[in-house]
Amino acid sequence: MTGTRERLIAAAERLFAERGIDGVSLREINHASGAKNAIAVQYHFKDRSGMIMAIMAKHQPSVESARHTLLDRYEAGDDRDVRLLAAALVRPLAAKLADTGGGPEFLQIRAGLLNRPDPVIPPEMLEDPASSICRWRDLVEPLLEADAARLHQRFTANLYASIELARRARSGPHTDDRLFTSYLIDVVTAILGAPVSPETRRLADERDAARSPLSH
Amino acid sequence: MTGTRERLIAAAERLFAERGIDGVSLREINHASGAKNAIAVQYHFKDRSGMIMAIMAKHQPSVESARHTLLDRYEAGDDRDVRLLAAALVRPLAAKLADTGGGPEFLQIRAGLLNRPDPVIPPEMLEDPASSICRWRDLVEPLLEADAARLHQRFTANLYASIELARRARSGPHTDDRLFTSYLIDVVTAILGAPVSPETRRLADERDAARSPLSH
DNA sequence: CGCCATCTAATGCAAGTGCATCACTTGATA
DNA sequence: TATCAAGTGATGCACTTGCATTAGATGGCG
Repeated sequence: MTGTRERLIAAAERLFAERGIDGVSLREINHASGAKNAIAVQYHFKDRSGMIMAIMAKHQPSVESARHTLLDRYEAGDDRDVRLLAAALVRPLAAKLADTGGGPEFLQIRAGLLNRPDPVIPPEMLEDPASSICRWRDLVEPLLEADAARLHQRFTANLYASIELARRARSGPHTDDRLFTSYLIDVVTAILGAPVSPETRRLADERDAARSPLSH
Repeated sequence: MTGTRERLIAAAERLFAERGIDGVSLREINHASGAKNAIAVQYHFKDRSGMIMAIMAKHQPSVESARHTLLDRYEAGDDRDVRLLAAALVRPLAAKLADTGGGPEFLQIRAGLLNRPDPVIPPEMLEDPASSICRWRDLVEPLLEADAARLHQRFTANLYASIELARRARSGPHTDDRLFTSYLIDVVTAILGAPVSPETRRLADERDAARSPLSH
């Protein structure tokens, strides 16, 4: 029957999370899935990239819908607290920690994808303009200080959260992830609200002055 | 002459930074180094792991000495500002951004090593107890709030800084990295001093209560 | 000069890789 | 029942990988 596809995905999840995306051959995935065939992966997913995209497509929808729900709630309310947005970034991913259907593996694979030099899968899958993360950015931006130098790097909060969650997932299943998640949200909140030091302010002013030479 | 070893390291730096540690074969490194030999890498560095360790050994000393100098200065002074320690973490690495002798490549490779599932090189190379980063930890710890839940994750400031620097290095050489560096120090400072939210505090108390059942 | 350690070069090989091809089974549908 | 698309199985091939082997070059030193 067509349970092979699911078993292939499950095997790929486990192996990719265990040894990294490049550390597993397609043959191994076939073998681990139980199918003694050597080409089932190619038949169902064409190649390694397709395999990865299938894994992402399996897990992304729940993350997306959960985050959109949180952002809906944020927009409906009056409170413009940064921590609410940090939670909207973290919680949908943190929910995967307890997802026995390959959630922790998904987090590890995702982190591996985010900071690799060459994009294995099309970046629009992670940076879809209609995705919740872009909506998140638009909501975060007005809460930040109006300092151009900052916006550039603040959005790495996403990358940071992803890596932390992958580390958590890698350290085995835990009975309770709530404390970890809550503190991760604290840290993300701190990143988003990091105050600009006098030294940074001065350097930013110097740069701005150098860019517009009419004021000297 | 024995310039081959240096050219091999230079080629490996560039290729590893460009395509990742697993994305380059040893043959490619040989070829890119100019040597048409197919085994120069194995002769000089034994295998891929030795190649990577040689790259790290080339760059780590300057980072170590610079950080120790900053920590010496910190201990000699009276000011116990967290930002001084954040600077001691970041600045020695940030100096590599402008190091044309493979500094940016080193940063990218280092970040790639830090969050991969399987440790390619012995972890004691990154976690040497006599290293500056362990000394840094000991100095940071007394400045943090006495909340057990935090210490565990605060030290990911190192990971965060590494990732940010790798991204900066990847985005090409810049004329001036001072503003970037200063703001990165701001963010690391914010991470170290991230306030514990009421929710986190409550969850930590619940956990502590569950661990010591004598108080119910 | 002659010796020898160091280094470079060339060839080859076993194992592993992605991928193609072809044959077989299955189950739904006309 | 006959047909046919979807899926599974098995074998082989061209290629790359790391690594071994062997031979040749280089240069310091007695």
